[in-house]
Amino acid sequence: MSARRSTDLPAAGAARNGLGSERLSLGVAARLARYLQVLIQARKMGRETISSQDLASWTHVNSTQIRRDLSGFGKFGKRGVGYNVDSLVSEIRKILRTSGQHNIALFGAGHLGRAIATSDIFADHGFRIVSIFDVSPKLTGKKIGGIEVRPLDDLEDFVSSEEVVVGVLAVPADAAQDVADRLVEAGVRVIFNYSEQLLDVPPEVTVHTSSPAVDLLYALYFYLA
Amino acid sequence: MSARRSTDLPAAGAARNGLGSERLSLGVAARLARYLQVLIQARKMGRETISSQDLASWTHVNSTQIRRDLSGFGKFGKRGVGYNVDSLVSEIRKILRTSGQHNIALFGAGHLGRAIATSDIFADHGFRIVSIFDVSPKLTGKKIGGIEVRPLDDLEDFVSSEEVVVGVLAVPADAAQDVADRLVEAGVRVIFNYSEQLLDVPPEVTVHTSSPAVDLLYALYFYLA
DNA sequence: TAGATTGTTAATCGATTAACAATC
DNA sequence: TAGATTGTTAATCGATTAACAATC
Repeated sequence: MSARRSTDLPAAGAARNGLGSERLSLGVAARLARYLQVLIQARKMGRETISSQDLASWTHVNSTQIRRDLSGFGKFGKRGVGYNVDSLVSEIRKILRTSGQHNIALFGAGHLGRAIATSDIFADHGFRIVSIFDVSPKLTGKKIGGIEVRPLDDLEDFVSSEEVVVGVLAVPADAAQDVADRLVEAGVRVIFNYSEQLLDVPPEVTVHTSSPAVDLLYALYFYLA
Repeated sequence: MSARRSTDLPAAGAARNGLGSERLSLGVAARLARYLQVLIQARKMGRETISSQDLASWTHVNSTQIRRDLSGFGKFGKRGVGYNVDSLVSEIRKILRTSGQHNIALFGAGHLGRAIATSDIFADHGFRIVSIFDVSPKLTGKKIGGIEVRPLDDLEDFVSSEEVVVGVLAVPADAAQDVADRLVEAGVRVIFNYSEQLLDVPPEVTVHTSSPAVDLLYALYFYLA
């Protein structure tokens, strides 16, 4: 799945994972995002440094692997002390290229949409919800969590004028494919799907389907087994 | 992380993954849960059979790996045809030991709690939400999605009398640790955390922290890179 | 039959981990 | 200094995949 270069890097000496050199593997990218989540919470709790052992206990990733993942990009830690929380946050953001702001459009102003709009979980990670779209004319012009609700018809104009890179679907399953089609048509390439609907999209579009029940099945297996 | 037996199975002949023989690896369990999600949706859409290639395109898991994952437990497919959707659903449920009903207690009746209570995403996978707990006395006795709201004080009695195996936290971050402590004390061993709070629990308790923004960071990397 | 798709092998590649010297 | 923790090596283990015979 990961496209590898045909010319291998020298076996020794050169950084294996220097920024810009190669695309991160799926596993590394997922783990870095996970570390970031913990670091941001740790910072909120007033922690200034954190050891790979601490990170391991929160993320359930082996501490050696954490050090290995990080050391591929630089020497971020201090021996005998650990990692500075603030600087590690910004280093990982650089690696994941999510230092900047990214604009999100949210679809659906039901309970789930409202929960997302009023949470700061996206804001904490540099995502800005720039608009909520809903089919109900009653909601048009209202604000939810400080964000204006617009009619679905404004989708195309809004996406291009506001540089929306991600569409988040919190609509009923039977409306999801239609919104997805319009987002793809409008040029959005990353869709976050909170509905159960399996979305049919062209290969260049990334769909992430959120599946709490699936995660739960999986967690429960290790409890029952 | 996975505990391996010291006595290895014979190299050839015997089923490598027979039911009850060994615990599934983390990866296999996660993928099986993923296949199940797609199969259940496919069934809703009226599909009767599905090929490993179809499953691959929905799950982004290599089709060879899907066949390999499944064939470790039996010969579920028909060459030239594919897998029967219905029977594959029940086979995977058997493997994941989630054929039965499992009782869930939901905490928090805000927007997120209501979204969860009124969705059928948990019900589709054999989870039954038996109660919603909320601090607000105004909500006590009301019903949301057909489920009764109870005061937090009823937690301990309810969890033991109703055999609750999973606690789902849709409460504000500053209330999450307290609810988690009480759940652990009451004997619940699987906690699903929708708050941002990092939960401190004993090692025998499994916490799954849902992190939409983290998943998004990760999806976005592959778009930006 | 001809086409499709499974089940399985064999080879490769990457992830994981224990261990420890370096050093804060 | 003594204790702690990083960065890195070297070895192992498991995941992944291409390929294809079996067979529906």
